[in-house]
Amino acid sequence: MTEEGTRALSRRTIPRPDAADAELARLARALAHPARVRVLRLLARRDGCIGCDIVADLALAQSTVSEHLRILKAAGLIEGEVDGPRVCYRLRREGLARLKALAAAL
Amino acid sequence: MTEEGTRALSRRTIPRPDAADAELARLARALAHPARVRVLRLLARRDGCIGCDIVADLALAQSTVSEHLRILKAAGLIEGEVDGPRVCYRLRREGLARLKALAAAL
DNA sequence: TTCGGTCATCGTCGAATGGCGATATATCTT
DNA sequence: AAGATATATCGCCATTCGACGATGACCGAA
Repeated sequence: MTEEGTRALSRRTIPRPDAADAELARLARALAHPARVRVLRLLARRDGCIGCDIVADLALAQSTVSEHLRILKAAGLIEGEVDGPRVCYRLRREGLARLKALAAAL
Repeated sequence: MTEEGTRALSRRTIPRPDAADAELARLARALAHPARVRVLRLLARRDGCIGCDIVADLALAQSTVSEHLRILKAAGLIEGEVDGPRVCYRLRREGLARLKALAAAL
């Protein structure tokens, strides 16, 4: 990837402007679907939620929900802990905080 | 705003949850491209900016930039005032505030 | 009026998104 | 072992996105 890890001072406060733009755009893209926003809200209420319960909440096919969860996970907004045959999804507060910080800095 | 006290959140501050999800998703979608984030930042620095200057800043074709501006305008995040043969684009603080509020409420 | 500059729109293209059912994989239960 | 449950992945399809050049529309200046 990038060589940007060497400067500890520019850790996550102010990278290059282009990098911040790309990061905010990437996080915003993860939010850019009502189903995914709803998942985040759901996980915010009951912290920790099994996948099949999310499928039940959204009125979408299981495969579709799985794809939305994959996108949220790839964006670092949620995480999934395997628990037997199921997966317990939780919010990643850091990722969400990062998103809020970038949005608030606009 | 309302004077209903801190508990009366289910009345007017939150419309329907689905509506808020859709609204946040719609605004996030407008942010979901680095060029559009960059435009917002540009307009935040120098409030009021001619279209051709935005074209010069982004390294994109004029038609592409125009499309990005159209998306931002449709989302209510910017506005354009016609000034002779050019258009002066500005941030819409209300729209931006709405986005920040919805994101912060996550 | 004609010219130059600014911006929006149109048509087109390739790539990505969002949806689904079907299938594969993994785990628990019996 | 067999069945049930939960999740991820695959293939497919329709739609949208992002980019561009070309064209059209508009205004101010020459």
